[in-house]
Amino acid sequence: MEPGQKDKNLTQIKDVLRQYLQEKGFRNTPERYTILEEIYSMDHHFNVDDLYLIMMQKKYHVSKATIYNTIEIFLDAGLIRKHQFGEKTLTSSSYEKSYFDKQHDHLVIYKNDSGKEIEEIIEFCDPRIQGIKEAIEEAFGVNIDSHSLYFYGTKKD
Amino acid sequence: MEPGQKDKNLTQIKDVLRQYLQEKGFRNTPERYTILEEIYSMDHHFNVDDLYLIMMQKKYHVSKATIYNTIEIFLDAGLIRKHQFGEKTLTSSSYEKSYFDKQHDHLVIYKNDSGKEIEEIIEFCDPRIQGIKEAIEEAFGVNIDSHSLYFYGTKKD
DNA sequence: CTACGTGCAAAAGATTTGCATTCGA
DNA sequence: TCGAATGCAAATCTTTTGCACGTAG
Repeated sequence: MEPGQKDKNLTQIKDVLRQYLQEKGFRNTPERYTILEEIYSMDHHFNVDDLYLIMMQKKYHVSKATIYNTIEIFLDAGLIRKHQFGEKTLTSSSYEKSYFDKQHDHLVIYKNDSGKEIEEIIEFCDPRIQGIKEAIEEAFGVNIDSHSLYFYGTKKD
Repeated sequence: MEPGQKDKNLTQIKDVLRQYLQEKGFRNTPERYTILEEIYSMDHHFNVDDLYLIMMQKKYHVSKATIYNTIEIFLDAGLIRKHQFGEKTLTSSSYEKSYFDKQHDHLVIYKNDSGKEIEEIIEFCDPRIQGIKEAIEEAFGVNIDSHSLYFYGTKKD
């Protein structure tokens, strides 16, 4: 990425939010922009508690209720995606920024075959999923807005 | 299905449980067989509360703690599968019997595009997912034990 | 007999809600 | 100004845990 690209992206993504809020008639609160900025400065998946703690550390005071609130808006705006990693154990929802990324799916690698401890999460993109999607739309007469695909496994050896 | 097939299946699935419990050194409690029987008599997805209520109605007294406990065993034994339908709203985990079924995936149809109310869940099976799975195993050096694929959309028109 | 499994109730963890206060338009 | 957003705490909901008791092996 070129120098200064991050700032440019940030400006752009804030404009996307601004436009969305305007369309919906929602308010431009500073919290919404601060949370957006924080999310787009992260390179990993996060959950609400992660985000809350990070913002506390940086002395941005935002309540969890507001974070949940804001996340719902961002989901609807398509600015983030939601995930439920952790197939067998109960885990909180994870999120990730989505605006500049192409849609991708996830390979969840467990530490062992108990399926309870996650070692790593790898992102991938396989175009064949599009073919399946179109077949399903055709077969059932639906419009598919999104999909989620997870593979669960362990390291070979 | 031929007459009497259901009873035959039930006998068979109980044997699978019996063998699993024996291998693991777990006990043959009546609760485990009763819950298994109940699950395998259902044709739909269910959550813990559904199952609890159904069993209460039938006067089989089983505590929720035991149901959660038992479900974990059944998951490990491969007798049931777990799902998290409801992409945007928080929902309890759903389960379904899995022993006689081939692995299948799900199309979640929403009532509208808010993504909060589920109208219907359709099962499907597309062999192309196997190709993707093998490509991922190859590419990342992993053994994939399972996958989950959901499409989310709305009825066309 | 002697753990293991169960039932019950309490606890834990994530998310939602109610309400008083703040603040953007 | 004034209704929408926020912060805080309490409530809710699902799942887990602790402990006393029952029972399979």
